[in-house]
Amino acid sequence: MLQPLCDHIRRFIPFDDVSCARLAQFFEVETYKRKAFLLREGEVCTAQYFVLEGCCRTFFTAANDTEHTHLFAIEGWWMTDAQSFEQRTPSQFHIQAVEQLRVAALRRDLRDGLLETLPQLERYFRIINERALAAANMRVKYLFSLSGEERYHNFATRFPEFLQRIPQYMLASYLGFTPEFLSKIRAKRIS
Amino acid sequence: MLQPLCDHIRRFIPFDDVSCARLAQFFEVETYKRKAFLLREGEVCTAQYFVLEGCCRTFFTAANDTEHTHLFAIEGWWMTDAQSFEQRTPSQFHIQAVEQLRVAALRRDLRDGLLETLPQLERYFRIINERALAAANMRVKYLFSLSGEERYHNFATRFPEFLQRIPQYMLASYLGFTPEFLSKIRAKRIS
DNA sequence: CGCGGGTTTGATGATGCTCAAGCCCGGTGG
DNA sequence: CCACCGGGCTTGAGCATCATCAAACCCGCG
Repeated sequence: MLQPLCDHIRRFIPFDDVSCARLAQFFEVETYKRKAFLLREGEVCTAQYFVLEGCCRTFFTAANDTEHTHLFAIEGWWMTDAQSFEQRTPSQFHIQAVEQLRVAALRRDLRDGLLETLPQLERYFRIINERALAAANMRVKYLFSLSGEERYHNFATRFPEFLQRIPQYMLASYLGFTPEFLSKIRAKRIS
Repeated sequence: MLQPLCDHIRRFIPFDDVSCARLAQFFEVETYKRKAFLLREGEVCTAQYFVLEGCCRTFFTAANDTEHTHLFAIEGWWMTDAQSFEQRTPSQFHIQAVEQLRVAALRRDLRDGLLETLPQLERYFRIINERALAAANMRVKYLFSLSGEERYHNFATRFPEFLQRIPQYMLASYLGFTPEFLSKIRAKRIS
């Protein structure tokens, strides 16, 4: 059940089968339906999730009730609100299933125990965080240096598989413009 | 010399004086003049820096030779290009001293040795990365949900001390608009 | 004193938003 | 099995925000 997670860990640190078996005690597999919420803005984020199957996103709602998607996660990605999870403060974001979703959930109150049991995971999570940080940096870089239209084409070529899986209004809210504008970009290309 | 760094570490993990002394072997204190570069775009980032005194920034240049400041670091903050540092790939960013700068530099080729010598630092760096990630998340959130003018006032109230230390063209390039526009925002307030 | 980097000011214009209407299509209930 | 409903996508007109360009200004420094 947690094989994909152990495989993922092995991409970054040595991790034997015994450790892998111990790992299982700390995780619960959960499933969510399309559009279900794993977390709502204002709640404390009590778990971090490793996506086994499906797709989810974090987003928040600003003025005018406009949604802003913060990031997406598919199979093999971690998803959480790091700040809320670590510091047990109210979250700034919603976490929502985009598709039918299966995740391995690590509860906050089990996390420290896990790191004591398997201290080599400190390094794993450090590396995961570094990569998430690098991704966030690239996101800011693209937001600054590319126009809306360029961001769309950049995304479309780097993640073609996402174009199928994500509704356009979510993609627009991720790229930082309105669904109407996305629609107009697409119209240009086709004609 | 490295006292501020040890103090910083103690804010997150237990860290005795012996460890603190050992730490010193792995760091070099370096100084840079205003506008000097710690790293240039395209080079591999061979160190991560803990700021002891002064201020520095990361930035990149996009089309039209316009600069985009990615983030600032002052006393007590870490600065590096995480992606380049970890994976030894060419950096996407410049790192530059904004003011006269003194840093404690940890070289990439000493880093793994440091973590073996003082493995409790794995946790420290994990936490540091988590906080950097949370900051990056908030940055994206503000970019999305606030207008240019709102971002300026938000920044000015949260970091008033920065307004003194940073030239306005750098602040504009951090907030995501032009120096001319920043000037116009300020003109509004004063009149 | 003059130079030059940084800031200000104004005119013009592009990018992308708002609002409103219509369309497409899958799902649900009669 | 069809009608209807509603969510999501499209299209267009008008408009706000902010960029671009150009000129003038300010002021610290050589």
